[in-house]
Amino acid sequence: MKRSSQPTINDVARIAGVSKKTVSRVINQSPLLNGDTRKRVEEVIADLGYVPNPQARALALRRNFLIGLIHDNPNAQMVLNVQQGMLEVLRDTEFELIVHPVNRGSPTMLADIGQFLERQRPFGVMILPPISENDQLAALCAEIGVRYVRMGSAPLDDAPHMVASNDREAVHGAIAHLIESGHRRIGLVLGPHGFRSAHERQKGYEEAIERAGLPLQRTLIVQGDYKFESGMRAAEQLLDLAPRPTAVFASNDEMAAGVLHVARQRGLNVPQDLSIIGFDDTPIASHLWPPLTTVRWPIATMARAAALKLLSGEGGAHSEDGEASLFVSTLIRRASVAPAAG
Amino acid sequence: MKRSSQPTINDVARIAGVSKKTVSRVINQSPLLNGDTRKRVEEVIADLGYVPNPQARALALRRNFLIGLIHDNPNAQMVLNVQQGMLEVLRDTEFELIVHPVNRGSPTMLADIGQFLERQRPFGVMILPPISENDQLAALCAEIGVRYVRMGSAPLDDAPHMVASNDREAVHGAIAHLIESGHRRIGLVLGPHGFRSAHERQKGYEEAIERAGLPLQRTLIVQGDYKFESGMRAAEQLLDLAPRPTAVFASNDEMAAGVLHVARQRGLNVPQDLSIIGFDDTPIASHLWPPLTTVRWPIATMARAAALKLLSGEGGAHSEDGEASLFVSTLIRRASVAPAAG
DNA sequence: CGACCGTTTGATACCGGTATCATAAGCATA
DNA sequence: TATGCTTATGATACCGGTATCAAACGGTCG
Repeated sequence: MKRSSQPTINDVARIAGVSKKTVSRVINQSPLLNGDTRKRVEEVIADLGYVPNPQARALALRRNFLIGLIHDNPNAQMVLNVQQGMLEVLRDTEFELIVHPVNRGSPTMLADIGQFLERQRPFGVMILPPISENDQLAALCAEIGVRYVRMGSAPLDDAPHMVASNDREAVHGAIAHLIESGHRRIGLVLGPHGFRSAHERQKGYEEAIERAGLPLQRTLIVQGDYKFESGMRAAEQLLDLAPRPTAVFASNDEMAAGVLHVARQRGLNVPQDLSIIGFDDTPIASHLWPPLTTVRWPIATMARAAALKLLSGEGGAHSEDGEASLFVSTLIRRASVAPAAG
Repeated sequence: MKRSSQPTINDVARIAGVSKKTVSRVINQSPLLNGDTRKRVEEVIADLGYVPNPQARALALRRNFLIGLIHDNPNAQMVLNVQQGMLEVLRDTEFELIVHPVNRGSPTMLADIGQFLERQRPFGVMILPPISENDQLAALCAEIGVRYVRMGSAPLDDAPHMVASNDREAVHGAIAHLIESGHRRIGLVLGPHGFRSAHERQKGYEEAIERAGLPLQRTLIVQGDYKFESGMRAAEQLLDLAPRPTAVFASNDEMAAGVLHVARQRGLNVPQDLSIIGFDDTPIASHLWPPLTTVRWPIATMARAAALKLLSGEGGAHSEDGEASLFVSTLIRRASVAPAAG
């Protein structure tokens, strides 16, 4: 049975014998309404199965109820966790989430996003790393007048709009854990150049090494790009060194999986011959053999916080005040770390 | 510099010295327009940076330009691939994608979705497995009058609205591959009860076994639920059998990873002692050691097809005609299969 | 020259809500 | 009874687009 067309506020008004405005008052829970009238209108609404038209509402109110999610993120799990976290917050509101992935590296990327923002004029947008590090994008949001929140690995220079984790400290802790276990030659697989998260993780490594009084050896630090294959290439380079590192920290789980992969190929036992730590705590980390010690950052929690920040009006397009929300990542100890041999 | 408010069609009309309707004609590329007028209006539009308000448009046209994506899917990679595929199609249109994950098992799930559909009245929705198998949901879409497309493992009984893969044949092929490699005792880890995909994959297994003239042994078939841990439990059961199966087909990669995990724990070599095949070709499949032989189904392609089907008006809410779009899954041979020993 | 025709444009109503402001009703007070 | 105040409701305009239909215009033809 198809209802040929939805009832409108006019139908409700006519049937209930009141004006549109009164119905509007009922919908919006205006306090200055006679109880009887309200009840009568509510009955008619329930009767007809009336649902207000969000487009009309948006037009009249000169604002809409869309929250955008902009990302160029290759990590599916992370994107989905973010969506989940945001939707938990949006669920009981009238807001809807509209996703807008973009092509990293496309020369028209900013223009594309600009078009999206101009067209939809979303109430606010959430921007995921790595594109959240792009200051031009933030400027664009401000210019167009769309409130925004950036998720990242550090507060950048835009604290009012940041929801950030403390990658640096977390990595510091992870490396310290390796050092406590007796490791002295610890390889580092970097994230891609130009990524703040990669930078933060590197700093965490360097701080931990220095604080322990160990030498910072360039040969132990290898470039990667957050992808599995780059983890493999990095591992080949690291495991060719003599003496070999006894542990490797990879800047994300995927690369850590690549390192593990190569270690396997070479007949090394993990963790006896080589300890490995990753970052992100994606599902792959717990599914690998051995299960991967890694750093978990509270993505869903951060996403919820970001959504709340957007809705609460903090992080308005131009606000200069407000603090970054900071979240703590924690080391998840599994079976890929053992005391250093010898 | 924030533009305090966006120019409207009235501003354009006033400045260009024409009526609203003429501007509207320019926007909608109406053919019956004088070239000069068009040019003049276009200049003003460019000048002001005018962008039509989608809400007002939606209201006037009594339709909107939203495509919903409904899913209760735990597989992040798959959801993201679908989003990507759909957005490729939507990119050059005026449609926007709005995602609506739901909680599988929540008793209010259908009501939630109904509310979503009533409120937003999206132009169309795409429904992912496993919830795409829910006929009540399809009926709900039809009742509300929202066109829909269901993605699934078989055409179900709703061909006009289906975009389906051929899981049964694909699994048949995978098992045949094992049999050709000399395997005779092949374990099967089922997907969760009540899932069409699980059913189809089981049928594919059974057909292949029977066609090869092998006996169908109940003990070789173990229940799973598509999660890693259930793969582990299933593997424990299977590897306790005497004689042990020499190969296992798991109904998805995650469970295959669980099987591999347990095989490792027991000191079995994969693939020498045990061959394993998964299903889905998620990234984990290629990252495991050894890389997993698995079945790849063309998710992004299917998603594109589904989006086109929605936009093209096929699969209207009540259409009885139209064919299911069928897509071929293929076996990706990696290193987790070896000839049966002995 | 006037009737007729096709092309181009505009006046106005309308989509389904909300905001403004006026008005009606109820009641206390003078 | 008249006055003023509060509370409940409605008439109307408006948000920014599109649709309908009429009108203006220029040219052709009898």
